[in-house]
Amino acid sequence: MEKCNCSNCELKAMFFENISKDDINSICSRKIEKSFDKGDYILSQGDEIMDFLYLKSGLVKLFIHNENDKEQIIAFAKPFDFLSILSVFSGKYYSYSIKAIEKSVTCNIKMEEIRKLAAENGAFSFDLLQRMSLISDKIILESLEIRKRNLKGRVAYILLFFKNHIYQAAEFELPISRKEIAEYIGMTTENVIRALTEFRKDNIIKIYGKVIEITDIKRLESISKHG
Amino acid sequence: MEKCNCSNCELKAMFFENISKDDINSICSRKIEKSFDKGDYILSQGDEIMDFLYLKSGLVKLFIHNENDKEQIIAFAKPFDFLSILSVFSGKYYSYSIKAIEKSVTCNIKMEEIRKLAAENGAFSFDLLQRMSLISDKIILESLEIRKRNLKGRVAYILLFFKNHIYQAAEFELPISRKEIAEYIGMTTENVIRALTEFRKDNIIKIYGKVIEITDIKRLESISKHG
DNA sequence: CGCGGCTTTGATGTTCATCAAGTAAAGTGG
DNA sequence: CCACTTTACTTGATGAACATCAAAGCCGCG
Repeated sequence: MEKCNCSNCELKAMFFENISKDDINSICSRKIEKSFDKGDYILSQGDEIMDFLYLKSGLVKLFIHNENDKEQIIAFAKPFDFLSILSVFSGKYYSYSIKAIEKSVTCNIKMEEIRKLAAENGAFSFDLLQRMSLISDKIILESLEIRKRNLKGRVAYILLFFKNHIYQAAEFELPISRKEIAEYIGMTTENVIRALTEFRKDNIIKIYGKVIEITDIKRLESISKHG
Repeated sequence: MEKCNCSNCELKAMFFENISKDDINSICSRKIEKSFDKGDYILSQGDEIMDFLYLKSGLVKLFIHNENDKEQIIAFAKPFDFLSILSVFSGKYYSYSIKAIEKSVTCNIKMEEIRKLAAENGAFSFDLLQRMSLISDKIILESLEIRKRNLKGRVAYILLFFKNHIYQAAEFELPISRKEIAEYIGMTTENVIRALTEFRKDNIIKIYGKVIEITDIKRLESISKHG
């Protein structure tokens, strides 16, 4: 836990436009950075909402715990995504958990500061509203996208998701386990593996442990679209 | 299409707290009400976002169209729920459609007015943020709830949803078709019917056409929880 | 080294979608 | 208001998709 050097902090450049230099400096001087290792909990379902968090670097998963010890992954977040989403401004406790799936750094700002700034500054508040809505929008539409696909379509979809939105490369090291893919797309681990194996046998992807190379993008896209 | 008499409009009482009398009156004097019959489109996916809408009376469904002519229902909205959700403040076109499933009246406010008010009034803007987030929150968590259940659990869940959140009564006329239930819970119409039939045979519900009477709430709740 | 979790494959059974066909209900035009 | 068309509802039969159970190899970690 350490204060960040904000002189080149991206918050300044891209967080919001409608905020004064003074306010930015005030926030920057009081915000705190925290580092997390792969697998660390960043926050737990039920935790009191104290800070507003965004991800400075790394990759994390947002998920909820179920009765029977199973987890449902809501979304993945990448650098500069907000981690405080859903009803963080109206609720008292987090309704979901966050875990780092790669070494990550979060930027923590006292919720009270955001709240105060928002109350004083309509434009800032409206920016916040827009960004928060966009995030929920993405999560909802994405879950509908996944839901309308069958097993192979879902696995194809998530591979393309990592290719296009996280790594921008046809070859990448899958940051999550097969089990986590399953928890995200709502299928079992075994069947995720079976789908991957089939893609491999059909020469659509190559698998080297965690590393996936998509060799036939067109066909993978077709499977994602039409099952 | 008509101006509403706002003297007793609920907008005044419950819309937001942090808004001045002048502003409320200004909005009220310019807002427009529209009436829709059962089955009418209130707006269509792709429509330009011009107004901010909330539901004054009736019941509607929010849904998206898919390639193959199928619909996925995102949520139902009841009186005083916002109909303009997701990225209505940042996007230019609606990403979903809304249809009245009962005779409904919407209240339409120029988006520009909301935007202006929000920019000027941080507290109002923050209220808006809170309410918008709460809605998305509900949609996301509800979809996770549904997703973790099997067919019978899902049907039980939606029956209890109508009982608890829409009608507050164990007997009610289902406002939606079996097909729409299917589109909401992500199963086929036939299987929704089979689940209902089975509930009827097990003396958990009674069915009189569209009218459902839940006679064994405990058992229905148990099915909703444990499949 | 050994333990626990992740991965993989296979066998089996359940759940669910699809297809088909018929009845009921609701809307439509003469 | 009736014939007509369409849409909703229902049931059954069948097969595909997927979950579950089991077992074994692999890998990382203390």
